[in-house]
Amino acid sequence: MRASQLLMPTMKEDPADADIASHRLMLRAGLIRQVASGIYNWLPLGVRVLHKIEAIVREELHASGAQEVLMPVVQPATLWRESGRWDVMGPELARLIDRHDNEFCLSPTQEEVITDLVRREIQSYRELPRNLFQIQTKFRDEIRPRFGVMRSREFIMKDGYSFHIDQDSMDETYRAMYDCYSRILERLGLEFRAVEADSGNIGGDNSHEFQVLADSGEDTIAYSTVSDYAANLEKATTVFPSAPAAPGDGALAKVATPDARTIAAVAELLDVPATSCVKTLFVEGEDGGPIGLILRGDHELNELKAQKLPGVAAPLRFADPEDLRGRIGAGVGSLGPVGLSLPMLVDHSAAQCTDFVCGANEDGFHYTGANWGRDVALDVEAVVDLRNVVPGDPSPDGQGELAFTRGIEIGHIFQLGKKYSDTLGASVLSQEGREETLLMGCYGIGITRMVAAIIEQKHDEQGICWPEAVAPADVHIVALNYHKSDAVRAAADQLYADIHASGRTALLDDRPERPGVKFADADLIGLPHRITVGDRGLKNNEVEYRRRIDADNVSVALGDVLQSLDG
RNA sequence: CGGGGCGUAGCGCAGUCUGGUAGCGCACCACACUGGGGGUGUGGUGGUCGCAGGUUCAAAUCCUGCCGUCCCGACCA
Repeated sequence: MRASQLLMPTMKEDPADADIASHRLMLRAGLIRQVASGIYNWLPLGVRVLHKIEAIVREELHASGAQEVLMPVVQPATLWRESGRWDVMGPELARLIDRHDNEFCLSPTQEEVITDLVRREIQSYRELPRNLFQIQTKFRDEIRPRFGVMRSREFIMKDGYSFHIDQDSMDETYRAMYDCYSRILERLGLEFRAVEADSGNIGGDNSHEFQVLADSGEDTIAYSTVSDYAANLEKATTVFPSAPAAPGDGALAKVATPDARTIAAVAELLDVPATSCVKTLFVEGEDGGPIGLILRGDHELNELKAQKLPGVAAPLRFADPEDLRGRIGAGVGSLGPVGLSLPMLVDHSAAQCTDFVCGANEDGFHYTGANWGRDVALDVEAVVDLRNVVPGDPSPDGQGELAFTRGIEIGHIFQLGKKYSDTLGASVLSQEGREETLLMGCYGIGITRMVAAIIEQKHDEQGICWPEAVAPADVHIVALNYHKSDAVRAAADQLYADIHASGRTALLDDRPERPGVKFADADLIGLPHRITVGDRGLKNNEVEYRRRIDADNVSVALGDVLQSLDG
């Protein structure tokens, strides 16, 4: 690539709309340009990165026994109606109508189409398992696209689907995909964790996310400092005490707490730690009435855990404060379990509290010295896991403590069970001649998001620092005064040819720009190797070499510089 | 969808409160100088001020409506 010929519109200034490093650098380095909210053009340098990532993904998937297919972006509503998702998906599913008034959607994912394909083409257990994937454009009309291509509406995803006659086969492929994803991320040179995850609304049980570690990540990951336990915060658990604590010997007393409606305010007023307080939240129950969720004062409700509990409405909705006042006679901020006649669920940690502080169900009053059993009846079955874990909680496998880090979800693998094969009727004849519904797995990698995730992890003040595996080219030849100096032009052109002959790719900056501009762009674009060719060095038959991640140039004889690339 | 910004040249912004010739820096074009970390000078190109209505002698500026876009919360690769 010659910079003079390349559509490579670098920017000196930060675009006003880009907040996170990857978005900013992708715009500045000329990788992408925005077309509409969450919709982007990919320019030549960006496309080269995409292709490199795709090549690695393909290679590893093929090596793991998956086969590539290509399915349509535009899909008929009939299939989506059959699975039931036409009505479930809501406005995130972009819909359109053809000239014959038939309804279609832009595919956000492909379970329907792949299951349809398999139910038509696979009739026998002998043809199983099958593991099929594609790399293709998806469209999800996100409520709020953000962070450039990190959360865009149109994006490229590698999505794979596997089909099995039994759970053993499912487990085997799931494991193979787990290992495959790990290898892909290792080859990309990324720091990552595979974490236990909630399977969201796609359904199914067993599920792992592959999280690229980055402070700007949208997800919080809890991991054991000792073992390899790691889970998304929304899923992470800890070790639970086996039984509620024995009551303390404090006396139950009602105290005035005017204007103290938050745990922090109550704790300060009464001069007790938040860990000695209990907070009571009310959400809508399955029967329409409110249900109390009781947590230790310093803990956060985990909404995902809560909405999966029996008796709690999903999705989680907080109860109407006015309705609560009507039922209890007090407002939010003064509510508590003592004397409460509504159903409640108590978090394990809250159940361990003794002589605790809680709302008195009377505006402006709290109880102190409250105890489970003595002051509030506590059914063992009502003690559940309701909260987000916190750093320092014991790891649920009993090894070490939990610590937190942030991550970007770059891949997700699920076991879907029979959710789609059932509704769409994908089955085969088993060895015994019985009709068996297929088990299904699904596996995704966000290809376009991967580009952003890599940059989040690999950049500095000056620009991107591409890992070799995905860099848009290997070597940046900064040819100083190329347009004027015959010596520079000859040496740079020769170097360019030699690099390509050796199997690497180079970007030759042959533009009639000043040195400062070229150096700044080289840092910004971030190719792993840089060779500076200038008259000054050429006098001694030398050029300068610098790795992008190193601080300083070293002078190298022109004839030896190619060997530096291997070092 | 709720809350908060922003929309003036390719990019970054001023001008809007207080209506009166549409500006600055960078980029771009030409020429000259310069030539190892975004250089200097001279001269230029480029804008229906997001769109539509309204008020006014006069609207980037005031009013109404709409659109776009970004950020914060619920969804997800």
